[in-house]
Amino acid sequence: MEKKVRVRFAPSPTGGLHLGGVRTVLYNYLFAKQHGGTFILRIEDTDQTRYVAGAEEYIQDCLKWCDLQPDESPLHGGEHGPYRQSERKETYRQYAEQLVKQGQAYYAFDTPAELDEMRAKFKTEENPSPQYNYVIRQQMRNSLTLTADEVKSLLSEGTPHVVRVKMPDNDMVSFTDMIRGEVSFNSSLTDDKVLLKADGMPTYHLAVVVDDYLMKITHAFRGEEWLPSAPVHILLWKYLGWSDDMPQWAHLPLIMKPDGHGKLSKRDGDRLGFPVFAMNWTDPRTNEITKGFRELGFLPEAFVNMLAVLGWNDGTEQEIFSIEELIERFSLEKVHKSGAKFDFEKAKWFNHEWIKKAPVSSYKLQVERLFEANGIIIEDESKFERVLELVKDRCTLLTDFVHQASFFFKAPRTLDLASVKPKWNEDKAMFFDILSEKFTVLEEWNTADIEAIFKQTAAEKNIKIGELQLPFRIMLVGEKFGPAVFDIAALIGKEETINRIRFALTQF
RNA sequence: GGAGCGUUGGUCAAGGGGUUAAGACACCUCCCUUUCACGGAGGAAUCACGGGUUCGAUUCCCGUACGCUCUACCA
Repeated sequence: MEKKVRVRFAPSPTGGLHLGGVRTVLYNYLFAKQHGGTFILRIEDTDQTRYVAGAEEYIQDCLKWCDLQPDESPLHGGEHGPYRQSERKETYRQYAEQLVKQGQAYYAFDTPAELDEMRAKFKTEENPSPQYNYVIRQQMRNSLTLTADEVKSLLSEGTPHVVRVKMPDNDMVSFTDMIRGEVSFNSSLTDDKVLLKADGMPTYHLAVVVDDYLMKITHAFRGEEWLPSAPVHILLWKYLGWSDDMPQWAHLPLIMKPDGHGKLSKRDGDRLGFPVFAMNWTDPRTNEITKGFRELGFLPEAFVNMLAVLGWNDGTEQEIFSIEELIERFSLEKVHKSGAKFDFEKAKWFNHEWIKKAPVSSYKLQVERLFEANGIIIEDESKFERVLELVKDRCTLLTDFVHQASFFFKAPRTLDLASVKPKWNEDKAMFFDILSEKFTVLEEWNTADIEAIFKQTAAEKNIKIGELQLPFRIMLVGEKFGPAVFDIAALIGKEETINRIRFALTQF
C-alpha cells in the first residue's frame, strides 16, 4: 500500500522569507495537495546564535498571505509535534549516542581554537579548506584517538564536546533524486560533520534525518545547495536503521541574481530595486525595513503563479495558472535542473495579468486602504468598484491604482497646461462654456448621452472632436492618461464634471 | 584546490535523432486610440565548444570550457 504523502517546509527563522523559500513551500504544497497528502511546517531553530525575534510569526504570516497554509505546524499543531526543533532538543541526543555506540559516530573534544589551528596547519594552495575527515580525525582529540578511560573522564568532567559522524573512507553513496535522477558521491570526500553541538543542540544534519523520520516524511524537497551534504543524510538514515522509511529526495534548482551570477540574495534586491522577501520585514535589531512583494502591490495569486513557473512549466504554452490548476498540473519531473535568473519585469507582468483577471472585489479592500493612506476616503463602494473595473487594465501593481484612479474622487489641483495652451483659442473656450450649460440641463447622465451632446455641440461650433477631447481630459484628469473621457465624466457625475470644466476654464 | 550539479535568444522557456527550433517577458517597428494603457501585426537564436555514434545530432556518448552550489559546533 502506498504511504500517505507527507512533506515539509523547514525554514530557519533568521529573517525575512526569501522568494526561493516561498517557491519551496509552493512545490511542497502543490505536491501534498495533488496527492491528498499533508503539508507540514517545521521550524529549524537549532542555532541559538542566529535566533531572530518575530521571524517565525513572520513566516507563518507569509504562508497565510500566499494561502499556502500548512496542515501541521507550531501554530496549527498536529500529532507529530512539537514542530519547533528547539523544543525537541532532548530527542536528538539518544540517536547521536546510538550512532556512537554502533561505531558510526564519535565524541570530539577539539575546541574551536584547535579546529582553526588544524585548518591553518593543513591549509595549502592545493587544499584551501582542510576537512575534519577520515585522515585528519586520527590527529585530533576525539574518542577514536583517546583511550576509553580518557574519554570517560573527559565526559564525566563535563568537558564540552560534539558528536561527529564517522564517514567511511571509501564508500559510494548514491540515491535517486526526483529531479536529477541517479546521483552519487564518494564518502571519503565529505567531512565528519558535527551531528550534536557542544550546547546539546543537533545540527541540521542530525535534526533533518531524525525529524523527517519521526514525522513520517515521505518526500523531502530542498534547495540544490544541500546536494553535497546529501550523502551524510543518506548514511544517517542507513545507520539509524531507517532505510526503508527514507523519503524520496528532490533538490530544487536555485533562483539566481538577474545580473551576474549566483544565488539571489536580499542584497541584490536592495541593489537592483526589487523585493526578494514575500512581505515587508523589519529587522528587530536595526529596525530596518526590507520591502516585500505584498507591500509593493503584488497579488498573492500572481506572486505564487510567478514562482510556480520559475523553474517549472507543464509543457504547454500556458503561463497563467490558478492554484487549483497548479495543484492539478504540477509535476516534479518537469521541474528544471538548472537555476533560473529572477526577472522582476516578468514578475510584474504576472501581476498585471492577475489584476486584469481577478475580480475587483478580491483586491478592493487593499486598494481602499492605499487610498486612505493617500488621504482619499471612499464613501461610495459601488462607484469605487466601477472605477477599479475601468482602470485595472492600466495597473501593473496594486499601488498603481492610486495614480490611475485618484482623480475620480478628488479633482486635480494642477492641470497639464502645456498640453493644452499652444492649441487653445476663444472658440474652444466658448465650446466648453456652452457644453457646461448643456450639461446643466441634461437629465440623463450617462456615457452615451454625454458623448452625444459633446459631439453635437462640436459639430455646431465646427470644431473637430479630437481637438476637444484632449482639453476635456486635462480638465477632468489633470494629465494625459486614463480611460475614455466620457466614461470618466459619467462616473464622476454631472456636478463634478461641470465644476472641473469651469475651474479649468479659469486656468487655460 | 576538490566534489557534485548544470549549460536552447538579453531573461523565463517548449521541444528532443530528420522541425521554417514553439510561446512569454523585455526591446525595436507598425496598426488601433488625436490621452495613457489594453489589444493586434511584425523584427532578431544554426540550441557553449571539440570529438565520436549515426545516412543524419540542438537532441545520444565522451571530453573541454564556462557557470553555480558545497567544502562551519549556519541552515
